[in-house]
Amino acid sequence: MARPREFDEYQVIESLMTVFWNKGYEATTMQDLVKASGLLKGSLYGAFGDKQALYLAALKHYNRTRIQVGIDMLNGEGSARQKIARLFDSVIESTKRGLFAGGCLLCNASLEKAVSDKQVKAEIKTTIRRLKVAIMDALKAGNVNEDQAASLAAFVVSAYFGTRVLAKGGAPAAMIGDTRDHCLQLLPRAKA
Amino acid sequence: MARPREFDEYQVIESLMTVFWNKGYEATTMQDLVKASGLLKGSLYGAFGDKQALYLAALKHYNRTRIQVGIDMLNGEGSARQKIARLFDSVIESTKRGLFAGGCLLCNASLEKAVSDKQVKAEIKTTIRRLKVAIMDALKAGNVNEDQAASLAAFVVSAYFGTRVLAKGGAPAAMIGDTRDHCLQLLPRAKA
DNA sequence: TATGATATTGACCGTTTGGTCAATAACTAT
DNA sequence: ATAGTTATTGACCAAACGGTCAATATCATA
Repeated sequence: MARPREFDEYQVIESLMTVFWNKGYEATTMQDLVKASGLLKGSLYGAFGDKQALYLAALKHYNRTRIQVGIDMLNGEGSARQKIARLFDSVIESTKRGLFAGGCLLCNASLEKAVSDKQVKAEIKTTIRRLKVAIMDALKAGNVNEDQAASLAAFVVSAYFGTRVLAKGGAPAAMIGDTRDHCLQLLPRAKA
Repeated sequence: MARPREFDEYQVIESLMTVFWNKGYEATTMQDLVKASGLLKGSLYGAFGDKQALYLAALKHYNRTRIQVGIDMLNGEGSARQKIARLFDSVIESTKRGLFAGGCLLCNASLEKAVSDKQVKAEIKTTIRRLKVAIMDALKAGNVNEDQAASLAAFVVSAYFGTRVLAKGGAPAAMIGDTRDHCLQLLPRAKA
């Protein structure tokens, strides 16, 4: 009944996300998004909405893919210690490989857009909670009780986000390793 | 031999800093800075340089005042435990009081400008190091040896920065308290 | 009081910004 | 084949952007 879209939505939103991830919301221009996506301005507006909507879509995509990788890791095999260790190791990895300077779009959004955009803020809060719950569940699978798991998870998320800031701030990579090691000290050594 | 400045430099740079702190680098316009400082564009350019230079000056001012408050705290009286606890409490405080949504200009700069501006990156790295050293010294004043103090300090800085991200991302305030409590668990209970 | 030097002022500039829209194209269902 | 619907296109726009500059004002010194 109508003309079909000529672009692959996943591929387009992936390219939009990459630009916002690299440059942030404000520094990104519609020109940047046009060039990266291969679509023209009119199509972007028609398909997604204005710049804010594009950003929100990009952030949601980031959470559903990149953050999800971490959550899947936490839901996967191994003890909570091992899985959380891997979480920090992935930061060290991406920093060494220079991937977006070790940046995290979720953290970037927290500092740049959480205040000015309510929908972005809601998405951030939801995702932080999802991440925290995944860590909680991993801990509870061991011998950690509900309350302990909750407060430990909050602590781990803080330390984790902190390493993303340090990484992008150019702090020595050893600081991330140190952070990981001390975090693990607080986690039960037993199975789980 | 020349016409003297009519403005108080400290006061002007304080107002510039406030704008960048609130809105970030990119979202801040020269208009914003003109309005906040009371100076005209020409004067700002004459006295400080372009927008990047204004931002760098604002960041340095932030570090020499706001961050310095934390460092003074760490160099002051009390055990390392007490002083580090106060550091986290100050985050909780400013979050409750809605002060810039609990934001930290140093963290903001790390995520927004560290990659694109070498001078900003250098200032950030120096300041992170100063903060880390202050924590190290506080620990070493106790019975903590050099190596332990170094890695513990890295860990504390990570957790601290993490709480700044969580605070601005709208996470529940309890997560900051949880983070503080678990951090303190790793610090020696003895004097220092 | 004249001179040299810097500060202040506000008009001004080219460029870029996010966003719009009428024309056209491509499809489906009748 | 035609009508109805949506996608694509690129020209277009007012506003805002960062930055400049010649004119003027204000000081210290000689």
